[in-house]
Amino acid sequence: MKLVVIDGNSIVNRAFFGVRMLNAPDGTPTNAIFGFLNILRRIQTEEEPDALCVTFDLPEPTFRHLKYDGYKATRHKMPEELALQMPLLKETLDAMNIRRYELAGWEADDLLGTISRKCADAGWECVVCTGDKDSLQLVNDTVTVRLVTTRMGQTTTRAVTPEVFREEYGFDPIHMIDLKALMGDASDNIPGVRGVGEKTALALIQLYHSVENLYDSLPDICQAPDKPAGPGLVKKLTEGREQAALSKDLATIRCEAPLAFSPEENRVTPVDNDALYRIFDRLGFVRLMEQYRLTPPVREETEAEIFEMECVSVEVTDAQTLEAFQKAILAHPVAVRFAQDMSVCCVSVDAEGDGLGFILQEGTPVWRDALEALCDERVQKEGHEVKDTVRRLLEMGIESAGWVFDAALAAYLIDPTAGNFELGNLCRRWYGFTPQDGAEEDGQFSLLDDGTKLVGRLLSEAAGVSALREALEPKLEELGLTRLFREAEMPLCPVLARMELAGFLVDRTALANFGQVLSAQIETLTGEIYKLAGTEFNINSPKQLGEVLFVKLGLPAGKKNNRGFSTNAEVLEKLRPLNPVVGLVLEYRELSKLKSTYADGLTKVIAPDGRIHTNFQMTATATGRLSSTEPNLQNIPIRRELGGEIRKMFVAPEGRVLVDADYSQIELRVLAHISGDENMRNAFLTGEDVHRSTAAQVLGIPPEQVTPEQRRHAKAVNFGIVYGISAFSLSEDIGVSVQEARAYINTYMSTYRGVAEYMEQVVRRAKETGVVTTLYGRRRPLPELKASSFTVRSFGERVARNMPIQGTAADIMKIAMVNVDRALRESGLDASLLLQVHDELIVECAREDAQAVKEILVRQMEGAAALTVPLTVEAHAGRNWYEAK
DNA sequence: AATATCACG
DNA sequence: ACGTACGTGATATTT
Repeated sequence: MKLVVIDGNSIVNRAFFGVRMLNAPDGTPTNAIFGFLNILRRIQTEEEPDALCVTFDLPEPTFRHLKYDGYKATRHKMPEELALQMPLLKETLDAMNIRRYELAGWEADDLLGTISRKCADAGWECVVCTGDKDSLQLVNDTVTVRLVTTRMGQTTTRAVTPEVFREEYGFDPIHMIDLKALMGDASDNIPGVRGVGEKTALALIQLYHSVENLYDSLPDICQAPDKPAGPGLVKKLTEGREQAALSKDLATIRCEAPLAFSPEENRVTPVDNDALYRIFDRLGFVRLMEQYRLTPPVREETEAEIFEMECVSVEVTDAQTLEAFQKAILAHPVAVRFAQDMSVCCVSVDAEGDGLGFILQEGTPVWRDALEALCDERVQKEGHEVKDTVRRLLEMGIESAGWVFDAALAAYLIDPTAGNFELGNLCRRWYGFTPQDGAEEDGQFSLLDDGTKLVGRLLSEAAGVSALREALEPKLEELGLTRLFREAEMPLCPVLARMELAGFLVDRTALANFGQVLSAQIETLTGEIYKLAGTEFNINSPKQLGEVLFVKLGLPAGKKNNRGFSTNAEVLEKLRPLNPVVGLVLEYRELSKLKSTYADGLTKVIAPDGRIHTNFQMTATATGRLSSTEPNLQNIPIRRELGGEIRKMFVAPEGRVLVDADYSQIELRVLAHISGDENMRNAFLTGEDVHRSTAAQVLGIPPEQVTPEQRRHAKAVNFGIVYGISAFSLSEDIGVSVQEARAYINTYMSTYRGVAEYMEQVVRRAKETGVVTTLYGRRRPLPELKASSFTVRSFGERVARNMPIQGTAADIMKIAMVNVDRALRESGLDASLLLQVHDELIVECAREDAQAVKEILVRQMEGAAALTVPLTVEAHAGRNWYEAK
């Protein structure tokens, strides 16, 4: 029989420092609990114990901190974010039916010792799981210690048996206490013998095993043939004799704590499904729920609702049912769910109390009519990921309007950092039930055919969507997000759906040719690099490249990363003058990036219509920006000459042109507005070049005297301000000393007092409220500001300075897009939006309409927000994206 | 699955 | 003394 006892404090500490910052939906830190559970699972699979328990230290009584009570006095106080997690962890263990042991006046170590002793007495094997080497003294024939280490997020465990210990230390485990008696331990305030360190102590214990034996042999040490140290040692040992005895006593784990314990009562039993589910739900541990195969606690009310829903659902198959359907959906809001392939649609009508469901099936005579009726603007529709539904309807040739609620968007506005907005998760989080997915559950589903299963799920999901509206709309209102939701996010859905459907035409042949040219050049470069390096290797592998550059060629390694040498462009650029191969590698990198990501990558996603249809993600960023995937059209090259070639392959069809409109300096203008800084506002009001004006103001010289370098520095500072500047990074960026950078920032902040004050205020307010917000009320929770780690907290402060700026710009762009789309449609011009790249919109239109489209873009974009500085937009037309920009 | 790198605003 | 800019996504390599 085997019992595993876990050193709770030790493991939770490792987990806390080893796992990155994680938060429950309510902001409670959870990383230590998460890490602890992962280690626990690992131990369980590795050891397969018959019994399991955990020990904890009780919070230390205050006298422990008194100066003259040496023991543990120097131990650090537990960080607040960890302390917050302790009661939750204990609750979790209770729900898992794992016993906890804590005893006033006894260290966890002593409890571990006592438990291991009692196991031995009962004839059980015992495994002590800890990250603390102190416990190694407990190792014997029936007790092993499993040492847990977390390095770079990776947890490794190592079982230490007497053999392993002897192999490593050269003496028996019990003499660990003798070792500590000599060398001491600062973290436990064990003094040890003055002047004896780890090396000496190890050598002595290997020779003499115990402190007692060592002192008995002291007279002989000088004569010993291979004495471990010089003559001074005997003196040190003699003087430290009392300290050694005291230290040995302090280092000894007590195995006789008065603890009621028997291994039997800790036998592993199944977890308490409902209790554990509720805790995991609160902590946001969705994947752990699956791993522990937890099921939602049964809620009778919900079951009843779903049952009722299925009972009163009507299949819309003929004229009569269609009429009933039309009447119902015009009278009440409806929640809409489509099957993946759009062949079935379930509609849940929210008719005050009486749930009513309709099922529309492809193939029935009224299918199209029913859909058309549903998509009418007057029917108030609720959905989940509405943009995708609208796009798929458009693909079927059906225009839909009247979408008033999107559960994913609502949840995103409430907490954009939540990360997961899947319907099932939202239902669980906000409503406490999971829509039936019918696909699992002990064989019961086999009674139903696939179609019934699907319809059941869709109906259940629709009920979930409408429940989510009830839960989320009041929350949006409470947080001041209703306008943003109704006037930006919801109306944006059909706009983005049309943009995705439209797609961007690419010149397939030109792209293929470009790929060929790149291939040839890459091949040539590869050969030259091999020749200069004197060896063939994979240039794409940073590991191999580092080996070649820094070992074989002996170039000075600049920075290091986790694995070894950094070979990024910044490092290589500095090495360029030292060896011609470096320049070739840089060129190789540039070309292979262009080829793999753009030439080849884009070719793969050209649709049969010759166009690229990106996906806009509406719930991906923490600031409110959109993102673009499969492919990402928001990072098409432009900054370097060769990269620009790619943009030339994004074209308009024959007879049509692209119009590109971009906001000039929108983020700095937003900053000028939000901070109200007079100096900065004036720069924009007089229409000067901002970076030049910044340089002039900060340096106190006339704008016309600003040199290009001074302007470049000012530009970097302006960017830095928006990002939450630090002197170090600025100095890196513009290549001056940290002192010079700091001086520049100081002058900047005294020139732009309003900006400085705003930056202080925004961080202060964020610390009070725990969130930052944009001009339009979009929010981002910032639990990082409460972190004890300097790095994490500093990150939070930079985010607090940046998010309102980047987020307000994103809000303005979203409003602009809705207005541009409406204006274009109302104009009757043959023009449509194709792409948004954060501060830039691209429209495709008939060549003769270019001027009119430009005017619409400029007018709507500039008019999207009324700031105290002008918003200016530049628009150009061209046959391809490169020309239009 | 994680890391390094690099493309964009 | 700390460790360094904000927001993204794709690719290739390595674990």
